[in-house]
Amino acid sequence: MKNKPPENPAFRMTPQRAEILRFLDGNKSHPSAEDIYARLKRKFPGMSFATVYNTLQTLISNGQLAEIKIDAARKRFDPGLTPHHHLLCVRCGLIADLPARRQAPPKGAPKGFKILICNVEYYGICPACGRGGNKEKISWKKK
Amino acid sequence: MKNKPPENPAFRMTPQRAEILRFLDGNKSHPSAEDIYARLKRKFPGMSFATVYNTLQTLISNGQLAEIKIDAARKRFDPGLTPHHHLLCVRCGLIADLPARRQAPPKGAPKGFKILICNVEYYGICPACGRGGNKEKISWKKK
DNA sequence: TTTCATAAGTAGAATCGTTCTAACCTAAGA
DNA sequence: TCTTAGGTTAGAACGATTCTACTTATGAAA
Repeated sequence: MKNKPPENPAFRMTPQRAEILRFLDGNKSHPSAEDIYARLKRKFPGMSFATVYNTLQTLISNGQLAEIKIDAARKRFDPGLTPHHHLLCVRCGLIADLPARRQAPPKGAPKGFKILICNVEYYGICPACGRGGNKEKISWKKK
Repeated sequence: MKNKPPENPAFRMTPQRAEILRFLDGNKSHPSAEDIYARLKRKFPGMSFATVYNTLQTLISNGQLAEIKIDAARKRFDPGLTPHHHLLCVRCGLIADLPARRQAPPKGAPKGFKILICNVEYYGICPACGRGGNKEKISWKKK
């Protein structure tokens, strides 16, 4: 994601928003709203959670950010707008990006269904967990 | 899904569980916990929501049911255990099944990552919405 | 059949991520 | 400077899910 303001003229680049954009720029960790809030709080101790959600919502409507639904417990956000797939370790929760391969149009789709996006997720066991390195079953913070 | 008790000897087939299984058997509507609860309530007015969640959790651990994460607002459950993909209308929320096509192993996965499941979701506009038939932007009940 | 251990069910509280609301703040244009 | 509208904030509200304490049902053993 390029770290510059959206074309939308109503979008004001405030310090909080600039910092959110800076944090997301090139970030491959698929942060949750809380991750972003925790990070921003360091720089803006008085910051509100609502600002994070508002900004994320704005960025999504502007097409600058995607929400990924891999984690049922919380929303995660992905600034990587070049098409890519996700690889998820069911033991430790690691989420990695994969280069997208060309996806053939699906067979069996109803006539007239217009496909916009294709999402591919692979679930499996990462090398560390496979070796028994990660004792934790699920390391995603539940708190 | 076959409507019979799992092999797990600790699984007791109670009337509530039998009814949940019957409701899920062959159900392609990807019901949420609330959908299931609402339906079961007709037959068991005294039923608790916790029973629904407990049973669903048990069925998932037994590998009899899959949780699908297409809808960020609530969990949905899919008894169709034969591999298949999902097609989702971003306007009306319709979720349809697609026959799974053979998915080639992903390129770029870390060495030693053991793939277990591959999930493919197509997002788009269904024929009805494309024709402007569905005026509702999102018909998923938001309450 | 009675006893007993334990799985399952219930009501309702608790949790927690997310959204909403109302008040205030601030930048920018008139 | 005044006005306006978008942005921020604190905190309440919301809603899906989980947890807890308790009761009930089941099935095996005595």
